[in-house]
Amino acid sequence: MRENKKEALTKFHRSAMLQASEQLFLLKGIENTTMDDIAKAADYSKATLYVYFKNKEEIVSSITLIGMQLLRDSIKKAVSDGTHFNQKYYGICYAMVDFQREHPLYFDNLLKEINVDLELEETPKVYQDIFEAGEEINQSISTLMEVGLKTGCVRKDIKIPQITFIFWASISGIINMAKQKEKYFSKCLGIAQVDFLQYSFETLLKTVLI
Amino acid sequence: MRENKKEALTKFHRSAMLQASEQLFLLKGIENTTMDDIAKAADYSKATLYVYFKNKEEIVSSITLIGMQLLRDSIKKAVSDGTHFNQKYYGICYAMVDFQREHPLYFDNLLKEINVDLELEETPKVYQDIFEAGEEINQSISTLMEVGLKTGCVRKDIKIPQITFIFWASISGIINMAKQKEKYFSKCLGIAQVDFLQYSFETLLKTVLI
Amino acid sequence: MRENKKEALTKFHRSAMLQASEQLFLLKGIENTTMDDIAKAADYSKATLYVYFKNKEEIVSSITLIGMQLLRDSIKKAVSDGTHFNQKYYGICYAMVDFQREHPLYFDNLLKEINVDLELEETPKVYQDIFEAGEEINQSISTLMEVGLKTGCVRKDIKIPQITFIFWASISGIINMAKQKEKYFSKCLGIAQVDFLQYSFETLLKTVLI
Amino acid sequence: MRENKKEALTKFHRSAMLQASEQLFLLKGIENTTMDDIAKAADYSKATLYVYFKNKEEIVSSITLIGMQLLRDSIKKAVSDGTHFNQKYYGICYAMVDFQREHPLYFDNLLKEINVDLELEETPKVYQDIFEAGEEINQSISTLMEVGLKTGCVRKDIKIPQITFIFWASISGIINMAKQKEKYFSKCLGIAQVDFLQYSFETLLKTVLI
DNA sequence: CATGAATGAGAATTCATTCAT
DNA sequence: AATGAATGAATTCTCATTCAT
Repeated sequence: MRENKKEALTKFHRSAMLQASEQLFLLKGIENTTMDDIAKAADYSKATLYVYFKNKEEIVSSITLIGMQLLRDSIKKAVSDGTHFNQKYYGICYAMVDFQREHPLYFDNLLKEINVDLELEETPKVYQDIFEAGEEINQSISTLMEVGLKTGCVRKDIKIPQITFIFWASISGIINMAKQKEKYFSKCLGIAQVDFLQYSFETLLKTVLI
Repeated sequence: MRENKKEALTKFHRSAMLQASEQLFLLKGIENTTMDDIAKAADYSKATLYVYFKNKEEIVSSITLIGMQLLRDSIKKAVSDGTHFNQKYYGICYAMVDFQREHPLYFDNLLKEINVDLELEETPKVYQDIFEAGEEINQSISTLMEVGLKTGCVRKDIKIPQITFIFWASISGIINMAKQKEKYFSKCLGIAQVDFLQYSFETLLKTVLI
Repeated sequence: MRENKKEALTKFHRSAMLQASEQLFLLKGIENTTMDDIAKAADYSKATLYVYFKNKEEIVSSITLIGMQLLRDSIKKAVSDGTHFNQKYYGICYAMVDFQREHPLYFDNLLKEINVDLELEETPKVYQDIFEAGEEINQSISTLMEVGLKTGCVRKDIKIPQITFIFWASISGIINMAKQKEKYFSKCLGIAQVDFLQYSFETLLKTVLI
Repeated sequence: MRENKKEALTKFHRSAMLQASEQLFLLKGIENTTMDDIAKAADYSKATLYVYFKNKEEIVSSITLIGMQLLRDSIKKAVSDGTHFNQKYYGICYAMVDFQREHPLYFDNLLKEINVDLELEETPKVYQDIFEAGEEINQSISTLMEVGLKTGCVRKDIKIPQITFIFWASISGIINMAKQKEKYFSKCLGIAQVDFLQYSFETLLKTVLI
């Protein structure tokens, strides 16, 4: 019981710190956010930050991990909840759209990659966890494709591993663009962001449908 | 004449500085490259850097601009050189692949967007130029699609502006992934990067082909 | 009785803390040893350290005191155990050599001096105790000289107080040098440390022998 | 000429910074003197300190080196200026006394030793220079002894290398003690510092005189 | 035009110490 | 008595930028 309480408190503090950090990172960028900023925003002393996190990098990677895991869970859920192939597919797409809206900064990280050698002993666990979450997302997309094959929705000749990456890359690329060019779309082209997204997802789907 | 000479000299110095900067940015990352590093590498005094560029940011954006213009030119060339729709399409794809290889750092910028309000008076010209180069790239892709329509290669119902962005987003997304996951591909999946790229470009093409 | 028990316990805890501290101080230096380090090594919480010691400085000075008292005792013993003047003298010398080997860090302190005004009210008792131990060491050396005078081993004209300090300064200086230059001796001069020490002590003795 | 001017200016600034540093180091100790303190005292900005010195350590070692070289020079001079063995000997002794008075902090360093492996490539030149200055001091003392041998002032059986170190250790030990115990001498023993020093040097000399 | 020199304003990180429980 | 938790106050070092020459 005691232990539980302590753990819960630790979790609470870490969570508060991470939330403040994410806000600031989003607002000013990671590099331009100082530990002082975070301390002030989270209403802890700077030294206390270092009680809960080894350094700034750990804060960044912790946020990334949480984001990845949230995304992983909602993608998993989309795949298992959707009844047909199409429903599962759009479920994934909009899980990613939602993720981008809620964690705009960390969506960008999906496009990047962790430049850490995961095989090294000293590599912190966070990075391995981030990698693992990414793997599970890939797995979910692969599963989707397998379902498509079984149900006869998709072309028999697709190469699942490749298609998985193509979809992952294209969907995230499209969502990224939709965000970056939102103003441009509405002003110059008279297209609503949501319509662009829906049209894009539909279009992308054609690459695998029979 | 005098003026020309002076201008040419200015261009020469700026160019030398930018070249050194790009090298370093690529090697150590933008944030970790100091003005001192650049000055030393370019063999000018640090203060002289400030004669030719307002600040570090202008160096970064100038490099980005140059990259964008190079990419624009090679994409334009690909579209005008290719004889058929397909050839033009793959010409664009591999122009981007080459660009990613030669300017790895600035390829990333394609995925990002300039967070600057282009309508403001004070917005430096560079940003407007970058924007314009981007527009011209879009224009080239749109032109490609129009050619496809005219030659009957592509579906009549495609929405050109949207398709333009979808291709831009997907192709760059795929190239980015191919780079990030190169090791992963060869080690875990036994796929060569080039094969993945070719397969991806082919697959993507299906979205518009009849 | 109760009181005794409590006192003994206090002594036990302080002793454990000091032992851990000395280890660490020796290993990493005083400045580089944190209270955290000590707490961990001694297996107490950091806050508990402050129950038994006012601050880090008190830990340092307590260790110094203990060292001084150990040295004092072994010097006293050497003087009373030795049967002749010479034996007493070498007894002192090697007591100091041993002390340097067992408490290398605190040997250095002998060379320094406490920069504290012992007459001030607030001066902690430790410093007075350290001073006192030093006095007793001086006393032992003076006693040695008096024995030398009585037994006719040493020149009649020596000034005991001065000689006391000269011996104290020279012996500790020589031991210090033997430590610092150990490598140098063996490598460059082909002299073993022990031989250097013995030769030095013999030489020094000539200053007072008839 | 230009070069000379620049070099001279650099020397001037470095010198000013070192002087301020030495003052502060003496007053508050090295560890307790911050770069901020030095900057303020020397009336430069903290950043400027880092223009002239790589880091704090370089400041410390530069001061040490200068001190060692000063001492080396005055010892050398004493040996060559003195006409007889005795005069040379006392010349050395009082060169060291003066040094202790003028550079009290760095006198302490004589007792310490540089814990740096001089054979390593990366070892900064300063440390090698410090070592070298020390060697030259040893050389001067050895020379003194050789003179003593030649002129028949000292015992034929002395081992010069050992005696060199014994004198170095004892003289510095005695001067150190004279400093530390100055008050004690005058108050408790009624001995003036100068008299103690003179008596000590005389006494020490007996170890080698015939 | 070119630059050597100087610096203001941080930035991350550390640590001895306090205090409520 | 013992301690987990929190932090104020430093500390070293960095770097983009300015300016007199």
